[in-house]
Amino acid sequence: MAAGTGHRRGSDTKAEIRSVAMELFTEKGYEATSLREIAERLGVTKAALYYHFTSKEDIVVSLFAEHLATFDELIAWARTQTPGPQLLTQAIDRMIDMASERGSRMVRFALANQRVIKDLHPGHQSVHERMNTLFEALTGPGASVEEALRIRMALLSVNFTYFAAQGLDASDAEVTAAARSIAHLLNPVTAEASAAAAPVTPPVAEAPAVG
Amino acid sequence: MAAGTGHRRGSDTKAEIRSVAMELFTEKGYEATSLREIAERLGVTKAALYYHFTSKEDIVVSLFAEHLATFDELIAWARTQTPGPQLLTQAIDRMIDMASERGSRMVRFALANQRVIKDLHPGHQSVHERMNTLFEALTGPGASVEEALRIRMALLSVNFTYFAAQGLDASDAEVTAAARSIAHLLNPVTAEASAAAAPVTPPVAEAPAVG
Amino acid sequence: MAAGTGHRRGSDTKAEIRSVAMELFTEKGYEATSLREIAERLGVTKAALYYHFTSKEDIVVSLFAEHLATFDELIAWARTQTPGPQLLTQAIDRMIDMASERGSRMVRFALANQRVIKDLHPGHQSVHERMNTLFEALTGPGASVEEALRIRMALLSVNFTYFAAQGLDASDAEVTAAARSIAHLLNPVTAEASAAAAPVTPPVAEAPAVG
Amino acid sequence: MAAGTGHRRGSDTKAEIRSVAMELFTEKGYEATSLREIAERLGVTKAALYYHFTSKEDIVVSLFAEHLATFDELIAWARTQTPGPQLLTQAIDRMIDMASERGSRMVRFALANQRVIKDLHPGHQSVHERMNTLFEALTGPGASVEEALRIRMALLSVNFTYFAAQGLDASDAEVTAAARSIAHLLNPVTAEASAAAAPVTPPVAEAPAVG
DNA sequence: CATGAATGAGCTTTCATTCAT
DNA sequence: AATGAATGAAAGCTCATTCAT
Repeated sequence: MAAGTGHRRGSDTKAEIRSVAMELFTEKGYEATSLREIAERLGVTKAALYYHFTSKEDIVVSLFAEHLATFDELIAWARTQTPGPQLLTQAIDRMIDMASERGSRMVRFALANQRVIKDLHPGHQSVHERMNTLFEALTGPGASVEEALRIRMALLSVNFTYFAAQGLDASDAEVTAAARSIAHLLNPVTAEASAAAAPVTPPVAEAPAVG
Repeated sequence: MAAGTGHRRGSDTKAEIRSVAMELFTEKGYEATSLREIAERLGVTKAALYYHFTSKEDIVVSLFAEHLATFDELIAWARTQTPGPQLLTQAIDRMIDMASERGSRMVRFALANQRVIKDLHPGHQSVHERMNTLFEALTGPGASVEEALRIRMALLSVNFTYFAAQGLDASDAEVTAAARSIAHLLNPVTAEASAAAAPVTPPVAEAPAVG
Repeated sequence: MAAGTGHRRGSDTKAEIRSVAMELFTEKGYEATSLREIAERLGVTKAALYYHFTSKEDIVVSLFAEHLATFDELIAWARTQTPGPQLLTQAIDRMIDMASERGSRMVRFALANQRVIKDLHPGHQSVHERMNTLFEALTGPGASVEEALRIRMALLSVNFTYFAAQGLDASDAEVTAAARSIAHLLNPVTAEASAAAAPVTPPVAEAPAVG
Repeated sequence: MAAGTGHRRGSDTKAEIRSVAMELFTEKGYEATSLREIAERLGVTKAALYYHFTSKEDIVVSLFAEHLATFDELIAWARTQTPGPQLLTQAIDRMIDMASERGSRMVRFALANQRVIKDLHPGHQSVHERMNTLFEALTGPGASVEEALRIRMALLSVNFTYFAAQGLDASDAEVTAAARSIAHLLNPVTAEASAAAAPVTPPVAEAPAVG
């Protein structure tokens, strides 16, 4: 029969929730993070979270949505292009750009929460289905298993490189740069050309002809 | 009342628990798998699990232990070797061999449970610490960030390639083979040599002499 | 900015709340109906409900009040009458009339929410106390348990008949008519007289003389 | 990391849970009774309830099941009989017998929890469907609405009479007896015969001829 | 070698209610 | 006349863990 005090904080609680959730989900994982923890860190009650989000899952969906939008654009763009060697190279670069623009936050988040993300179906399509759509748009029909895997690895290289960089003293920029050069090493198209020349530095410059 | 074990399950309940846990931890993750589930699948009570393991964590430790042993051997071996280009190449091959021998089970398990594994400290050293030990043994002191990352990516390529292969119709052998060729592509040492030659097919055969 | 109410809903939000609450309380019961639901159906916030009512209970009190008023009139009237056979017969008819005038809405509502209603004490007297007051006014002091129960059943027959009619394809008018005839069958006074005559069809018409 | 004491109470906790739940569900209703309350009354934790029942609903199902079994027998029996005037009379008596055997507990319970009971579908059929099955077995195809309702009311008379008896100082036996006589008054078959005779006293004895 | 019975802590979620604006 | 933002309490439920038998 008694109840709370209502309204208090002036600014943007919803944004703060997202921010704290992002941090905790990345640090400890979605499943291991409780709503109590998020609320406590914010000096708010659990019920307040439910004013802004309909469920715990809703928070994670909301966090992932912005990333997904950019990703969906990439897919849409890829579909409009005519398949060919250049497309793949461009797609890889776009993928890395996506990550470097938003900084490493989202990559780390996605890495730490694959499982939940795998279960989400925002916009009637799972992330895996989208991924496969992209792969298919880039991979010709007659690709070998190895070729297909190299393309996949190239596209996912940012994620993996960030994972591998754990414990290494390197800036986000350095990691992203390494991811880019790795991606192009894996790219079956550029690999042959650039291989003989500059294996370590990113093949940003013109590809020198091979003897 | 007659002679015999007096219990219905033949012998190796402990092994069965490990087997079921392996399956479920890989499928749904450690945190999302409850002891109830494991027990139910085995037709045993939860309490029975506590006869064989002291805690839930104990199960995961036990599962990871065998993998860790092989890995520790790899580290020990690497430390005895004199650093140099060949060491790295051999280490990569050993790493892939480890995975292909045990089959993909352990790789998938480790992939699905990085977080718990990260928190384990079996033998007074975390997996990450061991990983870094290995990296340091293989990477010379003056290595650039990019070089370091390529080495790490090369060593972890089996894991990542299995991840990337999700949704692709490929056998374990095919994935492992692709991982091997990817690893060697990333290897700063072999990359220069093999690049001009056989970028796609695995360099299993003898290394062609370099001009 | 122009003249007018300045708000979108014409006027009688309070009435709309009552109407929606009536519907939901009847359909799902008081306890199982949340204020959120009521508010949502109305396109209003929960807080708005508190502008018009002081509590959830206040809503149910308000809904039941109109029914109670009519009922209190019946009690008051009964008390002014001299006890006797005719009084009971008239009281039963008034009881049924009450229901048929307001339609079945209130009967169904009361049926679905006995428990809350039992806990209400509007006007310093619970519904049960009022009921007993009425029963006492109608039942002579020397009545047997069975006689008392038949009178009670007769007075409550509308409610019970509506309950029993669930799943039967019958109009409100038909149910009310059946309730009336059942009530009079149970009435110890009229029973003897009408019994020999028209047991099934309602004794709406004049009672044909017996023998 | 700390945990409970395990095993303590020697006897039949499950039965005690059922007993306490029966009491509370009847007194305050299913929805208004919390598992915490049940547990507290028993000096047990909520989790203990979940050892014995899979859910709150499971408790109510379990409580209602015994009643339902008897009821299903009645339906099964009714279906084997050839329809006719006697069948109805016998069915009514069986219905009342059911209640008087088990005492009033179940009747009061059912009365207080219609809503939950309505939502249960034990054995792939709701209580309402069963009720209708019985009604159809007893009511001829050409029955009028009023006739149908009188039969229904007759069969449900125990329930309703117990409800009506609230606040009246009467023993279970007296209430049951009254319910029986009321049921037979409503029975279209016996009504005609007994009407002329003994409307108030139960028609168990022979009907004395009227002057 | 294993079960039966239980615990305590915690989880996600919902509810009625409040109050400054 | 009504909303936006929040609260405190409680609900149903699950989990890892314990221990006498």
